[in-house]
Amino acid sequence: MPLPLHQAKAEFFRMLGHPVRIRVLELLQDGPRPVRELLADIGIEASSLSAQLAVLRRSGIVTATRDGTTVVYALTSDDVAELLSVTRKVLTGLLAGQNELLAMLRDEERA
Amino acid sequence: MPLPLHQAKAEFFRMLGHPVRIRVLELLQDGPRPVRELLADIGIEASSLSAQLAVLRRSGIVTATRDGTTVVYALTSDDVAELLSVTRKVLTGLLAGQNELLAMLRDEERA
DNA sequence: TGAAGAGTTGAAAACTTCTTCAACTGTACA
DNA sequence: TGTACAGTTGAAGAAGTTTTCAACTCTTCA
Repeated sequence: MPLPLHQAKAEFFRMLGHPVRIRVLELLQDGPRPVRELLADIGIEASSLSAQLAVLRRSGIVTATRDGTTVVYALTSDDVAELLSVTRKVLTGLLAGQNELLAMLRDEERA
Repeated sequence: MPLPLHQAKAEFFRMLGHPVRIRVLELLQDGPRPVRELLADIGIEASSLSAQLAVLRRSGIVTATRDGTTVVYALTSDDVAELLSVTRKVLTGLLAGQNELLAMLRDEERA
């Protein structure tokens, strides 16, 4: 029941709440990657990606290490894969539920 | 690699990104609850709770059913418990990592 | 040393989210 | 019918987030 713990959980989810950050975490599941590659895969402004990477770094979910002029990012925990997998499962259920509603609306229309 | 899917995942996490909403989901894990009880447990303004419940409803992760003058909320999916459980695991790792840094700072101080 | 490339950061503007307060809807019960 | 209670909603202001652009740091290599 401690409020600060709910606060921490909420911050964690907010940290995940951006399409580019999700994309980065998914790419890092296959192993560490230099910024250059993330940039090529995602295709947004470098400074915008940098800002999102900074959010991930601050949370501790990824680490950045410099190797010459390139910076390599990596996940700090293997559990991230599991988190994304469970998320897919829950999301599948939610979207299925929404499509059911859509189908019901369609049926009303036909009546 | 579809962008709209990352968008959907990000929206899902943003939906979870509020302490009151996390609290509500945790309370609903033990079964459906009337607003009155949620209100008593959480202890915020009724209108503020209502706004957060509306966010959860809109996402489809909970349902609201009216029974007389009371409205009862329930989870739509059992998988939410698993999601929260994996989150606890990842968060445990992150916070442990931060405490390690804290410990290192303390050690530097002593040197 | 200095020029070039990789990545990061700061500031301003656009956008989103949260809280509060007042007004509203729906149900029960006298 | 009308009063009271439970819960929701809308609007306005405050606070936080994201994007863009320019400027900056760090490393390499001539």
